[in-house]
Amino acid sequence: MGGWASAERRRALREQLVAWQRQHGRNDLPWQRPATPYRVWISEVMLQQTRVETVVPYFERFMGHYPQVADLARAELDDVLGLWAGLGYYARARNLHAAAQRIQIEWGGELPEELEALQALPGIGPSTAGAIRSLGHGLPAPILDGNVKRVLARIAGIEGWPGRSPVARELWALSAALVPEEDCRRFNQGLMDLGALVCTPREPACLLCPLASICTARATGTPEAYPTPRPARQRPRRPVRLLLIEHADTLLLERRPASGIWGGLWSLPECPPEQDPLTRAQALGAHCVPTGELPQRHHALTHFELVLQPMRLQWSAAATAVGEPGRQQDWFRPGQEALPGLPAPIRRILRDAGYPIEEGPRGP
DNA sequence: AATGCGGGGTT
DNA sequence: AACCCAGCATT
Repeated sequence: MGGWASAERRRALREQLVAWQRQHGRNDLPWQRPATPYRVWISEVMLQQTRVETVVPYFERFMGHYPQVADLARAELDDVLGLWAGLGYYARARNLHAAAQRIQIEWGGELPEELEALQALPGIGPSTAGAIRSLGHGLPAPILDGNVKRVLARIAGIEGWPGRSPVARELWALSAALVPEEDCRRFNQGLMDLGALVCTPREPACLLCPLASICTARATGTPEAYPTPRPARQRPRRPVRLLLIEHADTLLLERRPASGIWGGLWSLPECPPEQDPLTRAQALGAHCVPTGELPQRHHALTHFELVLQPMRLQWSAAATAVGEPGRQQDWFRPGQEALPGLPAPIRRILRDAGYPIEEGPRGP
């Protein structure tokens, strides 16, 4: 950390950042009024790898349903997943639900203050634990999300991709060394706000930065070179055939396995590459005839790209083999009843097929 | 220590 | 098309 071990420099940085946050930071986000540990927790989990603007409407709707830990703890998992549908990373919703039940039982409905206790809960890692303790409880704790990684890497000139352990350790050490005993809530909020508003990935606004005079990356003339980007990765394409089976005004949906992509959500039945779609439909309980084409949809994930190939089929007669063991499937009426929580790309395919599916979070 | 996991916005 | 985002769990 070099010169950052100096107490003088740390103190100057804290004071300038806290003053900047008070004047220019974000102080009106939904989870900041009021900033209770519960609300901070829910927002932090929603914000994992997800942008603020995307989260805001989901957070408001979620709080309307589950204003307290106890409400979430006694909710049905399916309802929680339904409110999460469209946000992605659905394991987050399952972890949230399980953690709420543990908080209710083990902590009397109050989130613990200690980092170790917070991290013992499912879905809470080092950064979310630090955020709950500092932003929620107002106690000192370091955080290290994407914004903070960028800000600290630039200030201290830390080289290397933060996904590598030695680099991450150095960033955590710096974040911890900077944490003030007092005003930690505003200080951490300032780190995040600076990354979001000034110290942006490209074209950082160094002229507006309260830390420009002490910033290592700024002195190099190319601050945007920090942090080192992740190594280029190849992203293979994976074709996935989906069956849109219709019968009168009903549509066949299937629940996904709890683990894996779209875990626990409902979706269109998938047809394995080696299987004939009509044979697959028959195994699901429906003799079918093809009834038309639907456009392909590309769905990019971190490490591969799905090429979704929906096939539209019409139920013609009941098959002898009805259903499959270990799988849950059912007919739904898209126009007349609320559909279960569906992944965003599946909702898009249903829109392509002419069903009245809206974008974004659905109404309460 | 490295990899899998959604979805959207920006450039 | 590539990159990034208020990361965590699993191996």
